[in-house]
Amino acid sequence: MVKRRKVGNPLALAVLAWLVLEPMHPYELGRRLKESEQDRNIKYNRGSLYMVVKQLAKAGFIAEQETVRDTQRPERTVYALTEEGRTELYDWLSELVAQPRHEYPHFGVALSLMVVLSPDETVRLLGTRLTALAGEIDEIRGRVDAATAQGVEWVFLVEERYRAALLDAEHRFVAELIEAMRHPDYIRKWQEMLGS
Amino acid sequence: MVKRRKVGNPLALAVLAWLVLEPMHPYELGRRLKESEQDRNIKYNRGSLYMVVKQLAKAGFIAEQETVRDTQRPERTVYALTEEGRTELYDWLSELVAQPRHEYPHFGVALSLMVVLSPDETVRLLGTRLTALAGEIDEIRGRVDAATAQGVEWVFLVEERYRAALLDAEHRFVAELIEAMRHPDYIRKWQEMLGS
DNA sequence: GGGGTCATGTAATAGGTTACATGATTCT
DNA sequence: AGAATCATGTAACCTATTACATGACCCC
Repeated sequence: MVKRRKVGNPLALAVLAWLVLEPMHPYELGRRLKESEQDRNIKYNRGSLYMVVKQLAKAGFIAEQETVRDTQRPERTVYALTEEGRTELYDWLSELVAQPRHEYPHFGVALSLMVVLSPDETVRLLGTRLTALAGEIDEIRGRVDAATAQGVEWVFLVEERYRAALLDAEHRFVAELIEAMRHPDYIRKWQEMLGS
Repeated sequence: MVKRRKVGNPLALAVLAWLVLEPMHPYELGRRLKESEQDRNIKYNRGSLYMVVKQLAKAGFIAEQETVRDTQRPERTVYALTEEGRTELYDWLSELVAQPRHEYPHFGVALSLMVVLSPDETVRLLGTRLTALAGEIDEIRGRVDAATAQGVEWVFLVEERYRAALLDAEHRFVAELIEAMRHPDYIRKWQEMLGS
């Protein structure tokens, strides 16, 4: 049910979204992405940005509007959103909001292969993860509080709160996991498996 | 602090992990990946597999052991884990367990751009996500229960439980978000923002 | 014995990241 | 005036995915 997009990179969605406001040149797009810290949710690097912009132009979602050279800096090509682009933006964003997608979190990989490590080693490693997780959660909370104090509306912080919610859940999960693996039953089972 | 690996694709880690058991040819690796349903946690397709195997061989983590043709099927090249490969496996897997990595979940992208949608539309979309999430959670629970009934050890189900934990947290988050956006304050603020 | 599908792999293409290049401004 | 850093983009290089190819086995 997930539509195959002509341009699939999330960075492209951000480009469309920013161009709703006004036409811009790629560098400016990049600047705003970083300034608004959206690069925390969307993988950003300049190379990909220019690539994505080219793809969007080819797909007809944005169009070259003019090429200016106001100061003596390199020429900058200003792009504007097309009607198709606007449609694509709403369609894509709606899908992303409405339909959960299968994710491949790094820790999932780790968990699925964890059996190759010994139980006590695993417990040790999970311990350091646990404290790291606590640290990240704190950091996000701090970031959100600071922004709120600055008067930033909560809509602009909602993804950070989402992140915190996920990390929180993971923290609880890891804590429980550690408990379970400390139990002698687990160790015994593990040894039996190796024996067979 | 996250080490830059010679081969970074998680699929490669799975290959190393399976080769700990015994030497195998790529097709067999693929078969086991699917059979053990690890392709739910690790993106798998045959093309990538052969690529990754080549990369691992070049990096010296696995070595071509023999080329057999037992039945009249195409030749199969059997690979074995090298000492360096074993080291890399433990090192990499340990890192993955101990250190949380920054993730870019699809929904995070959606949330960070959500402002471009109208509040009531957003609430509607979030509603359908909510039910979809509930469905997925059920499906996973079912899957875990069925496997447990079959006598599968819980270590082999731990990633599914992780997945469920995350989805659960997201479910709660979305439910709260819907509540918040239904509140007239939010709508007013949103309209003010557009006005400015 | 002809039609599916299993087993196995390669090649073509598209997608993304890193590295490089270059003039402008700003700082000391 | 030289060093650092900003602004801007292109090109080279990897990585990953899709499409193609081909013989064997299995079913009716």
